[in-house]
Amino acid sequence: MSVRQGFLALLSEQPMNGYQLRQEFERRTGGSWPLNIGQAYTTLNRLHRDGLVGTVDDQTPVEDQTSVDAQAPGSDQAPDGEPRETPPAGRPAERYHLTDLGRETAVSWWTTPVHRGKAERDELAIKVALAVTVPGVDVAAVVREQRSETMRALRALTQAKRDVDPVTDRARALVLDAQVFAIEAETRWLDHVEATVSSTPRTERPKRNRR
Amino acid sequence: MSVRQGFLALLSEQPMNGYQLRQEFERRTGGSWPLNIGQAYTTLNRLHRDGLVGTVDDQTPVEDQTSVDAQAPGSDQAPDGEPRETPPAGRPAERYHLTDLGRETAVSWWTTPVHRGKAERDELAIKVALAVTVPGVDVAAVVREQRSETMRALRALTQAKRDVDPVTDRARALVLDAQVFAIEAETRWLDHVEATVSSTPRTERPKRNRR
DNA sequence: CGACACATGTAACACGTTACATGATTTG
DNA sequence: CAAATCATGTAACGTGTTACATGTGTCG
Repeated sequence: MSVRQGFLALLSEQPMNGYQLRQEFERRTGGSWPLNIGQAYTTLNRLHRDGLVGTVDDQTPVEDQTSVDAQAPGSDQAPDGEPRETPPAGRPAERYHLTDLGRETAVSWWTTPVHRGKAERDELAIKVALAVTVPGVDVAAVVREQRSETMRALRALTQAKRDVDPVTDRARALVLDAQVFAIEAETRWLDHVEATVSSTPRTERPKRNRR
Repeated sequence: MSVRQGFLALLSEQPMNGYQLRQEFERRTGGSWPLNIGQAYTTLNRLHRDGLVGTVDDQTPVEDQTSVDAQAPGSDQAPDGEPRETPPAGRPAERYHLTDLGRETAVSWWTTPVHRGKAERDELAIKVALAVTVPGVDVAAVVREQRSETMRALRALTQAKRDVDPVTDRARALVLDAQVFAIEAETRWLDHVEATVSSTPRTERPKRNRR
């Protein structure tokens, strides 16, 4: 979902082509989200299909917004009425711009908070939670291994932060900070797990699966 | 990926059917990862396809099985020790068990740490990072909205923690703790962002005009 | 010339989500 | 009887990942 929204945000600044979108996306997120070039175009196609972006040779000019929904969101491979044939003389860059609907969507992204509290599918948490309930798993070892990995990540982050000028590249700096904060929290949680586990040896699971 | 690994972990404890797997998965992760019943079976099919799990009527074992199917043919599930309190309802349950390969995979999950540092695709971080670079976005407002959502989530969590006995349901308690730690980190980061943004008004992006 | 940046795309796949369809058995 | 629980699955779709195929323009 974030790539989609991110593209809309970038395009709200100025029209771009797929290549640039991918570049900007990676640059501003500090390389923390490497984006395969293929996906840039896939995402653009889907945005186009859904009527959120347009190119210069979209003959359905987006003047009237109510007519745009003629394009019902369908299967992935939208056969799209006109597969724009290659423009003459080489391959000039496509230029995608937001439609009215796209601009609306972008704005509403800014005003709607990211939903926390649901679907916090943190693989580490799941893993440890299962580890403490499945007999025969050395929870302490799992935590130990994870801790060294976490510290390794923290070192890499502080290293990366050194190469960023927080004034000219504030976005990248903030993303790195977010990761640092998250890793610190993870460390604290690992401490907490360790303390919990060492104090009370193991949860006695109710034997037999109840019906 | 986590559902897959989680199922392997659960099956390393004892053979189960899809229904039970889903139940146990949700129970032990504290309901923080609601799992649609359909996916339990989809995942099981994929595990089966990849040779990580098997059912009783798998005659075509994966390669050389080195005896593991030490399957007492007559007595299906050791009914002797089992106090079958309630006779099974509905269709006779399939019973999935780990193959050797599956057991291997499960074990290697415990010993391999969750990879941090790459692909920290945190939607919130991306969003804020883009917000500070795209002109016309009220970053402070975005942060403000997010903060109230975050606090709402924290309240919900503390409420949920009240209903959990950390002794009998340690896994659930740990998952909730992880979420609390993560949310606290998020709050701290939001503070940090607010401070950064208010001190230096806005990054002046290089008005790069690529062709 | 050959490497590299620019530029566009397709195909196949993995995982997760939602909705739907089916059926047996226990219990109110 | 009806509803809840137990139990199994399929279909369609969205997003993201990886790999591949193609072509131009520039610069050392």
